[in-house]
Amino acid sequence: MSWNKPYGRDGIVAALDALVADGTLPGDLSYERITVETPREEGHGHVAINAAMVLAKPAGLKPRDLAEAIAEKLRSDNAVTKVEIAGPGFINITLSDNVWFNELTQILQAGTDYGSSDMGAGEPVNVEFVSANPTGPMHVGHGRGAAFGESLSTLLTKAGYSVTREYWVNDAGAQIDKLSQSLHLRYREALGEDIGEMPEGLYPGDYLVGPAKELADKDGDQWLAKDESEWLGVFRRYAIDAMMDLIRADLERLGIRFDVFTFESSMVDSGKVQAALDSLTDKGLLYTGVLEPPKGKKPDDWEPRPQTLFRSTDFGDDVDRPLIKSDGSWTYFSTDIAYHWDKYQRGFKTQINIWGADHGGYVKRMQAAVKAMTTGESGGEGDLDVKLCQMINLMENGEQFKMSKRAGNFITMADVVDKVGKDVFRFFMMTRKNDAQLDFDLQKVTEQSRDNPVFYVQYANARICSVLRHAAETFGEDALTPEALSGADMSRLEDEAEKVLIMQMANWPRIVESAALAHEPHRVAFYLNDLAAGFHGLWNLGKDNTQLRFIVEGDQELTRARMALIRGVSLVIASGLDVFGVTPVEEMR
RNA sequence: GCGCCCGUAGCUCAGUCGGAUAGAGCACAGGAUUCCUAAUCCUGGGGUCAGAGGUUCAAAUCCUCUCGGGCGCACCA
Repeated sequence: MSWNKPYGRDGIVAALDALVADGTLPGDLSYERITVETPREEGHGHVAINAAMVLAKPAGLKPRDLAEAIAEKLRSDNAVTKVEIAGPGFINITLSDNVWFNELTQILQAGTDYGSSDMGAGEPVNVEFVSANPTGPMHVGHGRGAAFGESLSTLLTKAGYSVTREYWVNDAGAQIDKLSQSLHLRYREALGEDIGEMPEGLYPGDYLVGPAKELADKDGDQWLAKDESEWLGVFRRYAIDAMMDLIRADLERLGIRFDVFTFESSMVDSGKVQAALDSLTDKGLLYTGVLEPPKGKKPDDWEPRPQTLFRSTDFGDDVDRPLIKSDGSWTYFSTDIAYHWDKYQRGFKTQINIWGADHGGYVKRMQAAVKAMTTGESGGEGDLDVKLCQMINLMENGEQFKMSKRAGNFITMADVVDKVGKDVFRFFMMTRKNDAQLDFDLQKVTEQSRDNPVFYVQYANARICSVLRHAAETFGEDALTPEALSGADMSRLEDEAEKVLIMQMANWPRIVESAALAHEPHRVAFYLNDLAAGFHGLWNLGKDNTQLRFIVEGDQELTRARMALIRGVSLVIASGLDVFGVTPVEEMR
């Protein structure tokens, strides 16, 4: 059993239950605010518990007295070597070395599954991300959302949730008409016409040239003389297919595949938008009203206008939101309500959306809509978390990279990924919190130095592989597999630095759970950086003290134990990198 | 004017569910290489956690206000 069970929350709860049983504590206490954590300070043992401070008041006891009572229960465990009461009532537990040795054995037995958790209990979670409009190739900002969404999805899977990766395709708006018109111009061009400059408002990128040629080859000039009303539908379908192919290829570059693509048009065509609005009507949440003009920034063409409004203010929004445009068609918000309602009906009570930060103003109304649609439903109230990804500053050698479509130096995500590599891109996107801006320097991210976390972590793994290759000359490769090494005598790992490294590894399952709960995959990147630092530090200890080198001449048992140690580090690194879809390298080039 | 995000060392950033003396990297000063990759490591200085109140055993973290920065603000997606 992993140390995280008996010496995590479960263990302390058992001790508290025992105190309830013998009458020391009342039975109606809430354990909710109790935390069990790894103390920062070395002198505070391996596990710190705040239970005595949290429970003292409701139990009518002094914190330190209660702490002593709890400590007494914990002392009966023979794997616990020391229990101390410290500060205002912390209980600090020190565990025996065997706990850590045993943990290393378990890491080797579990392999890259170490850290996986059943916390999510198979609960379905829908992660909707990228959802870039199908009007061109992905740009760098989309890439951040893609990397974030995919890593979060993998992380949640590791934590035991049943994740569906979903892409919402906006194929129904005015922008798609612009795209279709652009494609028609390219089509005329492909048939020999000089179209000159692409008119303002249309899409000038050359990515429509190829699809236009294909269309010209396939259909000939039959759409040339026809009226727009006749060809628009055909070109729209064709353009969307071509752009989605483009986007799928971009996603493939990042190693990302979606489980579901949902098309906005399908929401409309299937009547689900109307059904969603009907449902809101039934709940009495729609009315006709006139909105106040926005203060401070009044649009030039603003006029008081009666509109169909949704009472989103009843659910935490700032103003009620219009659902029907002046021309009678649905607003984007309407189709989005239908879409989120549809996701809920497909069984996703928990939904996560990854958006660009420029859509931040949209969060409240969407959450309000989910709340309105799902309260009182048999499946329980839906929960929508929206993670906003901040902008990326693309840089080159410390200078801001100026992009303009006109100057022709517009850089797509594909350009960047082709330049720096998928793994670097995927990992680097996780080295900042999603809501912090990210400087992405095309030079620095491929630099081989301490301040490049991608390199630093990979280098640690490469060093481990190097040592294992050397050891294989003595032991043979078969003796160095995780399975074989799990039988090593770990108690030979007597140095404090070695034990600290095991403890770092032993924290991995908790990182997975806490990062998954918080929907913050970046924590994995910082953890890996710390773990790599722990390893590099131990490596260099061997420079000062020959006895601390991993391969010790004349002591095969010790060497074996150390191979187990670094193999464990390598496995945890691999498990962590897996969250980012990054492959560990065995050699630096 | 309103809403959301942010403000932590000179710079770039972490900081777990509110926990004990707030941590890394860069930069700066010094040191380690007959040895498995020095592409690394070790030591040191450096802080009013933007500011002011509040909540409590305990606040960088939660609440209120002020200041400063970014994003958004009827029918666009």
